Formats: sequence, structure tokens, C-alpha cells
Amino acid sequence: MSELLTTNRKEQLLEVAAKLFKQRGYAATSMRDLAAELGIEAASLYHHIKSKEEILETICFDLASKFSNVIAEVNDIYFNAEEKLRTAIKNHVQIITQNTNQSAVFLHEWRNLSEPKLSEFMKLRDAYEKGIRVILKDGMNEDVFDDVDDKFASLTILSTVNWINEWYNPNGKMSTEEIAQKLSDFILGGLRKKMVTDINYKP
Amino acid sequence: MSELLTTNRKEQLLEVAAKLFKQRGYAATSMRDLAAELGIEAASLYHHIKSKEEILETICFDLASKFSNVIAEVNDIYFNAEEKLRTAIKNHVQIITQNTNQSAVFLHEWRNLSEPKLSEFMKLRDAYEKGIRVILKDGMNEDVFDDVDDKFASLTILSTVNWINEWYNPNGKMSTEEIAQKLSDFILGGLRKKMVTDINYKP
DNA sequence: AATTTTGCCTAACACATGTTAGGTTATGTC
DNA sequence: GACATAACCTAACATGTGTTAGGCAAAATT
Repeated sequence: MSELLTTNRKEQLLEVAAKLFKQRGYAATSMRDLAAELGIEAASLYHHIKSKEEILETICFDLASKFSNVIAEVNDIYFNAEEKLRTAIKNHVQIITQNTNQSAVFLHEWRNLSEPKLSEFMKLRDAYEKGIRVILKDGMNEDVFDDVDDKFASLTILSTVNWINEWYNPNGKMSTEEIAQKLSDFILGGLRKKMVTDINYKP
Repeated sequence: MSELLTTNRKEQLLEVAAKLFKQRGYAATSMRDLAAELGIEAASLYHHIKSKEEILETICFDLASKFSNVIAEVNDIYFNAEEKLRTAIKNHVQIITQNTNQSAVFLHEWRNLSEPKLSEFMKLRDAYEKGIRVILKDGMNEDVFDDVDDKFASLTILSTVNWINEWYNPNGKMSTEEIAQKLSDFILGGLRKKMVTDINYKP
């Protein structure tokens, strides 16, 4: 290839794989599909990777580690629970909007992992959810958040931030910041109209 | 079969198919898998159905019509926007919790539909989302809901109510009503602690 | 009792699947 | 210029795929 910007062929392979896995699903994407999209033969893929599942593993665990960093980072720097949650949401949204294909695979296709890796992956997922849950508990102790079922609330929050992936268009009008802002407001403020007497209202 | 309660073999087939499609995904579930689960040979399935995709179509469109009914029903009976939204959420939750397998297929596996049916399905989905959106607009006009981006809000609401399917356990402690109640409160009230001066607060 | 219908079977098809083996060519390094 | 490595190729494998054809037995209908 005379292309200068071929960072790495393997990275390119993973990128294209993520795109196809998002579009058609992991199981419905064949190695020949993937190879054709790269302009090579199916057998040639095995110069770069060991197996089809290795591709899925790489994509899933790469993103899992990115999400793990969000929690670690947020807990290191910020102190106020609302600030923590807002920042976590912002970073989460950023990861999803900047890695739309990989995110879709991370969110939907991980079921296709097989057993040693599957459990490992689910543990990482649970750990992330627990991280969010701790922030919520802190917020309730600080009397910043309403007293709610924290398990229930954390799952609900994750659902809203993850659903972005379903409709977000990188070429659309909304910026990452704008999305994060609106989502945070929605999660924190709810929908019902209220007078401006929130205890922690900040203009 | 001497079993009395075999409602219909086809219904049973669809039920088992939905279960497997949820567990392993549509593409990863073979007709032989499905047949084995029913205790018959793969070829025998074709006595009941025309093709694998027909199964997927049936499941997806059955549920789509259930969701359509929710909007129609709600718009016929209720007048207050908040009441409408609460009822829509309750009915939506009910459909998901009472049809866990089919819901999972409806939410995740519809991508595997092929072209005439795919577009048809997406239209139904969009119509449903639009139904929710109209309720939100009404609510804003009635000054019951905060002024928000209704497109954004409707997608966010759908994300939260759909995510139930990811963690809901029919044998768990939470009832449909309890889930619907909590979700409605969350969506309408948000997370931030506030004084009890909501314009439309009802104890 | 005769006949249709229902539900399943075996056998087989044409094709798609992930993957391996072994060879060829371009690219970069000493 | 020799050599190593990276990137790709063709050919083929074993197995899995959705589906069809044709037949058999029990149950339901007449």
C-alpha cells in the first residue's frame, strides 16, 4: 500500500470490523464480508488476527477499559457528587460519540463472546455500573440527590446515556458537549415543571 | 402429542424461537438449534413456518402492534398529558415485562430483517416514537412539562423504558407496577433534590 | 370406514462458514 | 545486493447453514 496514513493495518481491520459488526451484527458478518470491505481475501485476515472472536474480544475489552478509566478519573479529581455525575456522563457520552461503531459492538455484540472471556467482560461491566452507583450513594449522603433505589437509578442512567448510540449521528448538529449537557439536565432535573427552588440550583 | 395444553404448535415454536433469539441472537441461532429445543428435526419446522425470517418477522411485528395499541389507547382515554405519559409508560413496561423474550428480539434483532420488511418495521417504530413525542408537546403546551427538545426527550424516555429488558427478571421482587411507578417518577421528577413546590405536585 | 389433515421423519441439496497450508510478491533493513 | 519481514494470494478442508422432496403414522373429520 502506498497510503501514508495507514496507521496500522490491524487497527484498520478492527475499525472496519466494528463498522460491519454494528451494521449487520457479529454473527451475521462473515470473514469474507470483512475481507471484501478491506479489499483482500478472507484467508489474508489471519495474518493479522488469530480468529474471528479475537476481533470481538479486542473491540469489547478496548472499550471496557476506556469506560473503566472514566470512573477512576472522576473519583480522583472531583469532590461534589453532582459534579462527579455530570463529569462521568460527559466522559461517557464522549466515548460513545467518538467511537460509535465500537460502542455499538460493546453494547450489543458482547453476548457472542464465549465463556472465559464472557464472564470476564461481564465483571468489567458490573464494576462500571457499581462505580456509578457509588457516586449516587455519595450524592444521597451529601443530600444532593433524592433518596432513590441506587441500583435502579444507576441502571436507568446508564440506559439513557447508552441509548445515544442508537440515534447519534457524527455528522449531525448536536455536539458531544451539548448532548452531555442535555442528558445531565434531564437525569438530574426530570421533566416535570417546577419552581426554581431546587436546593442545589445553579444558573 | 398427548399434552393438552399445547395451545398451538406454531405459537410454541415462536415462543421457543424468541427465547433462543434473545439468548444467542437471531443469526447465531440455527434452525437445528431451534428444532432440538422443540424435540423435533429441523426439516419439520417447515411444516409450521415458511422460512427462518418469517419467524423473526412474526415476532417483531406482533410486538410492534402491541406497542401501537398503547399509543392509540392512551390518546383515546386520557386527557391530562402527565396522566397520558404515566399510562403510556405503565403499558409499555407491562408489554416488556410480560413478553421478555419477544421484547428482546423486537429491540435488538430487528436489524436482521431484510428489505421490504425492514423499512416497514422502522416506520412502525418511528410512528411509536412520534406518538410519545406528541404527548410531550401537549404537556409543554399545557405547561405541565418543562420546555425541552421533544425529539431528544422522547428518545431518552424510550431508552429508559426499553432498558428494563436488559435487567428485568420475571422471578425478581419488583412488580410491573412498581417498576412503572419508579420509572415514571424518575422521568418526571429527575434526580436532583428539590423542595416540594413543583407546580403539578400530587402526593 | 374412508378420507383428509396434522405433525413429524429421513435424505439430501447447494451453498456459506471459519480456518489452515503453503506459496508469492512487495517493502524495508543491514 | 542479501535478507528478513510484512502483506497478501490460491486452494482446499471440514463442518454448518437454510431449505426442499417425498414419505409415514396418528388424529380429526366426514
